[in-house]
Amino acid sequence: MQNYLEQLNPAQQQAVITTEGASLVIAGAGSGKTRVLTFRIAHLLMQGVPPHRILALTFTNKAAREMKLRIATMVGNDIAQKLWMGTFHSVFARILRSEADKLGYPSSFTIYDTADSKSLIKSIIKQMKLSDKEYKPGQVLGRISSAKNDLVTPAAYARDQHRMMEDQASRKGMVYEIYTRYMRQCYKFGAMDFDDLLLNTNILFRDHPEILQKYQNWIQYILVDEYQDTNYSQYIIIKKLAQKHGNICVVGDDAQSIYSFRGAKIENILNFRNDYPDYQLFKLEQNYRSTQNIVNAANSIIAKNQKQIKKAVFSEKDQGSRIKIHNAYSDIEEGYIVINDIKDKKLKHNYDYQDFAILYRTNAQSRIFEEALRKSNMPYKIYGGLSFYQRKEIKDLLAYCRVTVNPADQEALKRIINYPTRGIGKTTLDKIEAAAVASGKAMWEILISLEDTSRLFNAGTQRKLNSFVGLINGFAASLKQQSAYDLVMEIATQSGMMKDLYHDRTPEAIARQENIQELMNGIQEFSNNRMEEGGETGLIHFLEEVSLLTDQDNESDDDINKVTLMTIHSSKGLEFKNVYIVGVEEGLFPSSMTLESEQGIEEERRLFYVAVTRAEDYATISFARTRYKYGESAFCRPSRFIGEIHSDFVEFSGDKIKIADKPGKFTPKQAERRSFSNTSTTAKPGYNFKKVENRQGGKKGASFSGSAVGNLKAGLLVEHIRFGKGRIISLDGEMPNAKATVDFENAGLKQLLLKFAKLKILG
DNA sequence: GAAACTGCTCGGTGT
DNA sequence: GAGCAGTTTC
Repeated sequence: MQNYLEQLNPAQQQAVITTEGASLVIAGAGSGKTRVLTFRIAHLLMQGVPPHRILALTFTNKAAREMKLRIATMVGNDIAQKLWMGTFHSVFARILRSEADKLGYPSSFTIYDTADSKSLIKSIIKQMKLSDKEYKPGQVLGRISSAKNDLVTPAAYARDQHRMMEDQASRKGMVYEIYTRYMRQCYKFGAMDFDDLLLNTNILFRDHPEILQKYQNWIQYILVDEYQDTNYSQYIIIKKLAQKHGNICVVGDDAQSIYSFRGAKIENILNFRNDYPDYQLFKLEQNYRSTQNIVNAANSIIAKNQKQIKKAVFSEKDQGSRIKIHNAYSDIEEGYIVINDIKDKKLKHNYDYQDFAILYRTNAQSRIFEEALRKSNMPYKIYGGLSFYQRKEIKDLLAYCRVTVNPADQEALKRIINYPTRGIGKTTLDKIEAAAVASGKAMWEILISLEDTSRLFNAGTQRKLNSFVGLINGFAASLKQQSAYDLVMEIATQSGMMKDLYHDRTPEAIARQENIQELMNGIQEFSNNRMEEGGETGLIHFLEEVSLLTDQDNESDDDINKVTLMTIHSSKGLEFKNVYIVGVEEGLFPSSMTLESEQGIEEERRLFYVAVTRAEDYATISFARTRYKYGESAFCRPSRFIGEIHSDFVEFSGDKIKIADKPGKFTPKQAERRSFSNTSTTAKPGYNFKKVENRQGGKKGASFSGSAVGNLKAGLLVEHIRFGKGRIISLDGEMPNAKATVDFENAGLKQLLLKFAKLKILG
């Protein structure tokens, strides 16, 4: 390991060996960021820094695990295991467990996932007799989450004029009250949500300076990955922890900041210099991943953004070929175009399935590709969507585990108190909940004190409740004695879940049984791993790990050599030889929700940049001209981002746009109406413009295609149209809101457009 | 108490 | 189209 520095370029070397003080490493896409981080940690270790005095924070468990593995190969497993390395959430969850008493929490506190949080908020909204039409749990949770990420407590929220006004403007003036109750309830239930893990760490450090000092002294070196994606809460934690020793190294790329929706502040990286005036800056600009063409194309995209740290990313790999743009008639056709292209490339260049990734803006887009892949018998894996741990049977069994560890966990309790059915119906539950609300206790406390409080229930119900309490208490008694595996097995059988699942043999039931089996295997694996690391193997620890896991952490062996389908967000940090960026249409990508602010569009553009830079050899972009949305087909226009790539680096696919001689037409009124009704039609699968025409009472047999003409006919608008190179035509008057840009070289088409849409030539 | 049905709404990314 | 909530039916 003597010559490890020789494996680095000069910029990387400097970033590795400059260990003291504050360092900002701006790492362009594919510039060997992980390499620098791992080497830097290894370098520290080889200089004699004890591993337990290094804290390295990442955004995904996978990143942490892989880094640890690579460090282990350099310095040995024993040392690598002792590093403090993990996600923000997992590292601080661990600290919170050991300091829980300072905050009045049990150290066995439950971590609520989004579904738990929403469900709790929903019941609070109900309690407050607010309309769940106006107060949508997801939206309320979003407001609360944003407050927490900005370290705004409920009391501060009520004083925060800006937030209060925003709430009132959206007619949600009671959010602060819901927030207050939500916090109180979580506390009562011994539960923290994801944001609480960071917020409570901040509260801990703020209210207990001696504890902050303890960790400050302890942690000599801090490294933070993906710094551009830290939120305010994380930023403050890092800042405080680094105060004592001042050895902080943050690594990131402002061009890849794509998580503002969960509170990330790109300013954290842009303003690093203000916090640490003596900082040293390292720029990693050589891209080792992609062809020159891809890097140049990506640079031309990101150049459009105002907010950024200047850098010149370059590649010394092959020139490579241009980014190909496919123009699909429909979303379904887009699926086939992509899958056929995969087949071609695989044959022609001898790629494996795992060399291909299909990246999309929204999870909902996966279905079409999934179907096309299945029909072609190609192996694939999908990330995101409904994860393993969100399946009903898994959530049920885990809910039993949660109640066993922490009976105050009310969301879990409500889930299983009558599953499998044991005659504790809605009426009974409502009574218990009312009693709990009235007395300010958790439902579990009502349950265990039933006998000596009141005669709320008849003897039969009382007996059922007692037997449920007995069941849980029985599990809890085994908590200390049994391994996680044995205990969960006992829970699954004693609770009656196994019986319920195994009594029928329908394919769905069998799938559920297999899922339970997989969970059991997971517990076994967890125990084995923890044993090797010398860590804790109890049920509490398994639950903690599970609640912070993501899809990507759950990769199994049979997932190798498959085509990957995922959102662009989850592709960050990954690379593939062939990348397909699909659904690149206005309103979808960039998402229509971001169009109002320049900030929003810049972030979408960074997302597009992330997508393109995932590709090593070939990047391919596609868009569809019609797409199903809410069960109806809607017209779409190619995204502005396609036009933003410098034309030297792209190539449009061969299919020429054709039109028929005799187009039908809409009256201006119809066109207007259609453009305002979001251009949806009721046409069924296999529709084309002709069908749409027919439904609209247009001339029979009038058919045409080509996005600009089609869009014009449909009332969907085209602001300007480029003929060949440079000449641009803009619409005059009646279609002022149009935005698409389409390239045409067809003279006949030009004539038609001029006539049909009263176009005006601009340049 | 479970299955079948109806109507309603739905904006997206994820630790 | 899909998922959810509330309702009806067996």
